[in-house]
Amino acid sequence: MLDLKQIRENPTEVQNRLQRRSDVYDLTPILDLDTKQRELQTTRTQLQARSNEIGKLIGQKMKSGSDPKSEEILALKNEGNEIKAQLADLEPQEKDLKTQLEDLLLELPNLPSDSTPIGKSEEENVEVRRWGDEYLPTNPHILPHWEIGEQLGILDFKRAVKVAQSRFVNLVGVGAALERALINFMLDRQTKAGYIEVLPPILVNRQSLTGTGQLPKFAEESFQCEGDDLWLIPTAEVPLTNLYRDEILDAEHLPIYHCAYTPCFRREAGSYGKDTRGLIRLHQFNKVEMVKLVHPDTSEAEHEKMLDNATAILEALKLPYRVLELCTGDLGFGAVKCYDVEVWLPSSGKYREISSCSNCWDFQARRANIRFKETGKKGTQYVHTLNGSGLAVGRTMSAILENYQQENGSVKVPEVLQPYLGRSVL
RNA sequence: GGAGAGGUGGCCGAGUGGUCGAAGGCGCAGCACUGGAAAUGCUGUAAUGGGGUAACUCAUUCGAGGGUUCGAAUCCCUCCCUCUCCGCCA
Repeated sequence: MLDLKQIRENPTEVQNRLQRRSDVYDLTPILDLDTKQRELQTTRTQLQARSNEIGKLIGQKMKSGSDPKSEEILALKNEGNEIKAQLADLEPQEKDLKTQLEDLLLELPNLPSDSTPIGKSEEENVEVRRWGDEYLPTNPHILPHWEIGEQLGILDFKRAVKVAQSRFVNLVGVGAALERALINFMLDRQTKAGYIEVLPPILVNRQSLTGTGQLPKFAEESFQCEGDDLWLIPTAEVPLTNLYRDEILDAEHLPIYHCAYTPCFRREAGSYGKDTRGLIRLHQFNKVEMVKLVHPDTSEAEHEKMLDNATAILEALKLPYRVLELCTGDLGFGAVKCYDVEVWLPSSGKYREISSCSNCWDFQARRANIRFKETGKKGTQYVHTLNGSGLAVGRTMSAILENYQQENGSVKVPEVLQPYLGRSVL
């Protein structure tokens, strides 16, 4: 959520910065509601002040033994009743304005950072660096991962459709073990990098999804449980960031680093034609996620470090990748700045997203009310929140199945994974 | 699912209709004491929103939402959550 004060004080600047996202935003309804709300608030608080005063006066008189039926007291009570009637009219009006204002604010995305390249779509993302050309596979006949996976008997898409629906998969035998090995490998690496592991709930409530920004705008992207206000998480960013919702943290406890392995669930509404085969776009997938809550002064540096924590996994696995900085048109709803890491997928001759590392600044912290207090400083400040995949496990598996594919149709196991899997070839 | 207890400031905890934003303690900050520190003593210490250059000031907030009342942390209703016991269950 954006700072209402900032919108009020610098509306044109906010407007211009939002506009970089190649979408149209109109702040006038917000400004109008804000003005009306504050006018009402002034009137209301004046009435309330008088009402409080009357209450105190009556209290004093009763204590000093006045007759409760005396004219003086009856007159005060009368005035109190009149004020109550007026307030009964004003209060709902103001509440309504506040709700409307809040609803509009919750729909506004974050402001892109000044350094974020301006662009309309993913086409204009900027490549920051590339790594691992020497590990590009030399095998000229690489099958797509879903084909080799089915050949090896470790991926079963057909029966997953029967059991659930399309865009689900069964990992079978060594396939399941490989997924497990990858999860453990990633968690081991990230905990060594300083992230405290959490195994969080994967069903969360509405407030949590609102806190991180999936609700209210992207409700159609999540699976909701009928009969309960619980939703399947689209990413562990949601439970991890919301761990500290409505808390005032001690500045000394920052930064807080967490990582988690969770399954993630996405409805993928509106992506019907895309990536219909393979592990790339499933309704359920596994991911190891990193989340940081940091002091605003350090968030830029923490963001770079988080990106390194993500790419370190690919380097250890010797999978070629590139890093992109997302342009304003492709930037996520809550992000100020975002790096995507893309891994090489030989079967499609393309790099594909395997991690996304975002710095949200105080956008989520304001929604989720996550603040910190610095000793010696008055009041509280919002933390900055960051999140990144470390990494998407299924996509890592698909990258291994392709990049490590041998001419004889076998697949080598990356060296660092061999101790986890107990074998060197699939 | 059934029965009971409870949810108060950064934390613990008192408070059953009136000057309560809330005793006391912990923590934190400042001052005194000290060569320096510890201990001790004194003082201060909530958040959010509005108005004001500021000092300051007004309002809201005692799990959430309603109600009673001139006035609610306190009384009534609904809901949520936590704990204990029972039932069910991996």
